[in-house]
Amino acid sequence: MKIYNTLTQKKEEFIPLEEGKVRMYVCGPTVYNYVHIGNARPAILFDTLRRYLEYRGYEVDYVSNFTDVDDKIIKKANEEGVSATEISERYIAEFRKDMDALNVREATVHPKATEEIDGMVEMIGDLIKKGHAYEKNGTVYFRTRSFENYGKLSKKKIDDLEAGIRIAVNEEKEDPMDFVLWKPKKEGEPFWPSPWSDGRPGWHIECSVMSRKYLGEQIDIHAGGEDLVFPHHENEIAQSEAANGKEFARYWMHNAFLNIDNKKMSKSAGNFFTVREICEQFDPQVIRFFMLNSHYRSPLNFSRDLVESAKSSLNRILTAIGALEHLLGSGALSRESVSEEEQLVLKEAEELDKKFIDAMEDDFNTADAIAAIFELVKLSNTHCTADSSKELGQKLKEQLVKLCSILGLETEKKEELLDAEIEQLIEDRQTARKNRDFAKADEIRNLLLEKGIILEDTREGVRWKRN
RNA sequence: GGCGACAUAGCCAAGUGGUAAGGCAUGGGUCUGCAACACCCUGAUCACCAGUUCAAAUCUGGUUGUCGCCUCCA
Repeated sequence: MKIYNTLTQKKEEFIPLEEGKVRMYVCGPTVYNYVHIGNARPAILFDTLRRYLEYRGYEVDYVSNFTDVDDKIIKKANEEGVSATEISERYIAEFRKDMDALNVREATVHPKATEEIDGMVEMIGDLIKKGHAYEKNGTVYFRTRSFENYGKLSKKKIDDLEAGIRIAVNEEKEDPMDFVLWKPKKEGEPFWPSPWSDGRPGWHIECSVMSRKYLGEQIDIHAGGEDLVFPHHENEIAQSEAANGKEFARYWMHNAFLNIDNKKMSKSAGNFFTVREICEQFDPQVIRFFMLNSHYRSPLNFSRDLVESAKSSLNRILTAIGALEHLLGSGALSRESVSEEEQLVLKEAEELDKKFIDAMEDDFNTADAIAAIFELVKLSNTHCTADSSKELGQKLKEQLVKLCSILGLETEKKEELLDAEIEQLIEDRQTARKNRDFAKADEIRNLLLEKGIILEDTREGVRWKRN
C-alpha cells in the first residue's frame, strides 16, 4: 500500500515495522462538548483505514486518546459548577454514542490523559535530564533549539516562526518557540504532584507518552487533522525523539478539513454543527459515505444539499443489494448451473474487486474505490435478473456487502420484521391491486410512506425499504 | 512576512505524460395500473498564459483566484 507521508511530502510504500502488524495512533478529541462534524472526518477516515488494513490481513493496534484535562474542560466545569472529571466523563460517553452511530469502532486502547500523568512526569524528567527541557518557577518548557530536527514535519524553520510570532513574549522562556510540558496549578484547577510543582501537563506531552506506552517507542502511522501538523505533531516528534533517541512515527497522515459552505467551521460564524445534530437529520451511514466519497487529503465541503446527494448515491448501492436479497429470498434464482455469460459477469466482478483494492492501495483512495462499487452495482442491476443462477446472485451480493463493509458501511438488511399492522397494510394493498382498486392501493402506499416505508413492486413481489 | 495546498461538466468527485472514472441532478425513452426501482440515450478540449515533449488535465515557469497553518482547534 502506498501512503502519502506528510513528513516526506511523497507517497511512499507502506512497510510496517513488524511484518503483519500495524501500530497506529490517532489524536483523539478534547472532551468538553459534543464533537462536531469536522471531528467526525478523521474518526471515520482512520477507522476505515484500520478496517482496510485488517481486511488485508494486518493486525492493527489502534490507539486514540482522550484529552480530558485542558483549559476548555476546566472552563466548562466552572461554568456548570461541577468537576472537570464530570465534564470529561460525560462527553466521553457522548463521543462514544456518536462514534457508534457513525459505525466507528472502538480503539484497541483509548487512554485518558488524566490516567497517564505518571508516565508524563517520567518523560518530562527524562527530557530535563537529557538537556531537552528546563524548569522555571514550577513550569517546565521544552528546549526547542536543542532538538535539531525541529520543524521537519511542518517544514518550518524556528527563525521563520519567531519572525511571525504573534503571542506576547514570555520572559520565562529561553526562546519564544519553547513550549510547555508542565505547568503549575492555578486556583480551582485540577492538579497532580510533580518534582516541579503541583500542576498539570501541557497538551503535547500526553500523546508522546501514551503512544510510547501502548505502541512502543516507534510506531507505524500517526494520524490526525491537518491543523495538528503544527504545533502539536511537530512537538510530539520533538518530545518523543528527544526522549527515545529514535524516529517516532514512520508515516504521518493528515486529513484535510471539512468546511461548511466553503468556510471553516466556527462558532462565531454560526456554521457550527455537532455530529449529534446532523445524525438527527440524516442517517449516520450517509454521513460516513459522504466523508468517504472524496479523498482524505482534499478539503471537503459540507452542506445539506451535498449530503442529500450522497444519500441518493448510497441508496443506489443499498437498493441494488436489497434487490439481490429480494431475488434470493423469493426463490426466483433457482438455477444451479452458471451460464457462460454469467461466468463472464463474475470475471468482471472479480476485476472490479481488484479495482477497489488498487484504489485503496493507492494512498487510500476511497473515492475511486467507491467508483468500483458503483460499477459492480451496475453489473448486478444489468445482469442479475429473475432468470439468473443462484450462484450469480449470491456472489454478487456477497461481494457488494464485503466491499461496503470494508468501508464500514452496513448493508445487510437488518433482521427487523415489519410490525403486523404494516404487514397487513402491504397485503391489503396487494389485494386492492388485484381487484384493480388503484385508488385504495395508492392510498395505502402513501400511508406507508408517511410511516417511512417505501414500496417497490417487482415481478417477484413487493419489496420494501425504510426511507 | 514565512510555510503549504487547491483550481476538472449544473453540482460532487477520481484521474499525475498517450487524447477525460464514478455519483447526484436535468432532458428523452423502455419497464409499471400509476409510481418507485432498474435499464438505454443525453454532458467537459480539465482557471489563464508561455514552455518542455511525437504526445500534457497530468511536467516546468509565470498570472489570476480560493483556502489552510504559523494562536486552542479534526
